[in-house]
Amino acid sequence: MHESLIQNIKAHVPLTENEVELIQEAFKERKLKKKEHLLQKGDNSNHMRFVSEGCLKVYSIDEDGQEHVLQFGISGWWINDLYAFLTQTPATFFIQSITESTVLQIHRDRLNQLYDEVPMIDRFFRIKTQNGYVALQERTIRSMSETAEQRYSQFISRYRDIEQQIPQYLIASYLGVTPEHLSAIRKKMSTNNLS
Amino acid sequence: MHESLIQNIKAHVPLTENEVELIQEAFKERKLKKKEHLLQKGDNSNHMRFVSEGCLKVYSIDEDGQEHVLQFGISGWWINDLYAFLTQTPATFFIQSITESTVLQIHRDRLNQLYDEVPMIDRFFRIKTQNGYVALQERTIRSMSETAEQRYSQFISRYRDIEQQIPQYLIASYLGVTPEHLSAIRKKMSTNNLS
DNA sequence: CGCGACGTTGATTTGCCTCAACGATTGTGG
DNA sequence: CCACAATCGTTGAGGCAAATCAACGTCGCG
Repeated sequence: MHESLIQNIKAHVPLTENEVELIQEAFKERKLKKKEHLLQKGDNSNHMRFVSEGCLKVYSIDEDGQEHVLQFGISGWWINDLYAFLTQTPATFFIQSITESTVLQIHRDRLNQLYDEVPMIDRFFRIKTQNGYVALQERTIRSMSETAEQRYSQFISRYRDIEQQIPQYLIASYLGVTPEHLSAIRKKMSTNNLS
Repeated sequence: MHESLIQNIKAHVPLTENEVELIQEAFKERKLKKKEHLLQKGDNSNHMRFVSEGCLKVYSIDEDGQEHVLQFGISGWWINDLYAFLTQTPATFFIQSITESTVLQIHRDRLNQLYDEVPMIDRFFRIKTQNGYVALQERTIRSMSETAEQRYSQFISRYRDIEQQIPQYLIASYLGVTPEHLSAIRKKMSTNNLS
């Protein structure tokens, strides 16, 4: 039970049998149908969430009604509106499943207890957040220094597994371009490659 | 001694007298002249760094030789090439002082000891990194959904203290526009405001 | 079968860049 | 203490990458 979650944690910090037990009890499973919302803007985000199966997106809607994908989450990833979770303020992001999905989640109060019961959990989330932070820094630098075509190439080579599961217009949104423009990029790349 | 550092940590986690002692001994002071490099691309980054006084920038140089400012650091901020530090790989970023500065730094080995001696330090860096991650997420969303003018307005209202200390072309770089374009934005904003 | 979701194409517009030139200010060596 | 060179900000002309808008093709599904 919750095997992938335990593996995910053990990949970074050691756990005793007893701690594994505690962790497994603390996380609850939630199943989502396709296109079901896990969090809406304005909601309180009271859980840390681990994607066990399927694929979800974290996105926001700007003043003009435009959707912007901040992050995808596939199995083995953690997803949340972290700011809303940490500060207990209403969410600014939406979280929605793209395919049928299973999420394991732990309530904030339970997590705060767990930080004291299992100190390695502090360390685990420090490491996870550091890794996430670093990945986001890289994305930031790329968005400043590379063209959309370069970023798309990089995306498909790094996230081949994600690319299969999700529609192209969501990748466009994640990359910060319009679906039309991504289509043009793909056309250009394919004609270049068969030369 | 290292008063601002201790204050910075105590703002997030409790510390005993003894722990304060340990932390103060673990951090070493380093003074920098204006435009002095603290880290160069290719160096190993072996320290976590806290800005005690002054102002620095973290930046990268792309293939075309263009500089991109990833982050500023003023007193009370932590700065690093976190990826290089965590993975012990050569740095991809440069860290350079903009003004005369004082930095407090702790070596990785000493920090790893400290994580075990003072478990609250794990928690402290978890919280700090979570906050940094959240701030970077917000910047990401803004870069996708707002115009350069909106981002500049937001920057000066949030970082008024930084804006004073650093040249305009570095703010332009941070915002992802050319100095010329930022100049045009400022002109437009000033004519609009005196209407 | 028909409809909605998704991808593509092309015409036009726009936000920002590039390049080149020109003040203004600062600081530095003779 | 002045002269000159850097450094920094501004201005304007021309160009390009990507957005917008509108139309159309295709596929899967109720």
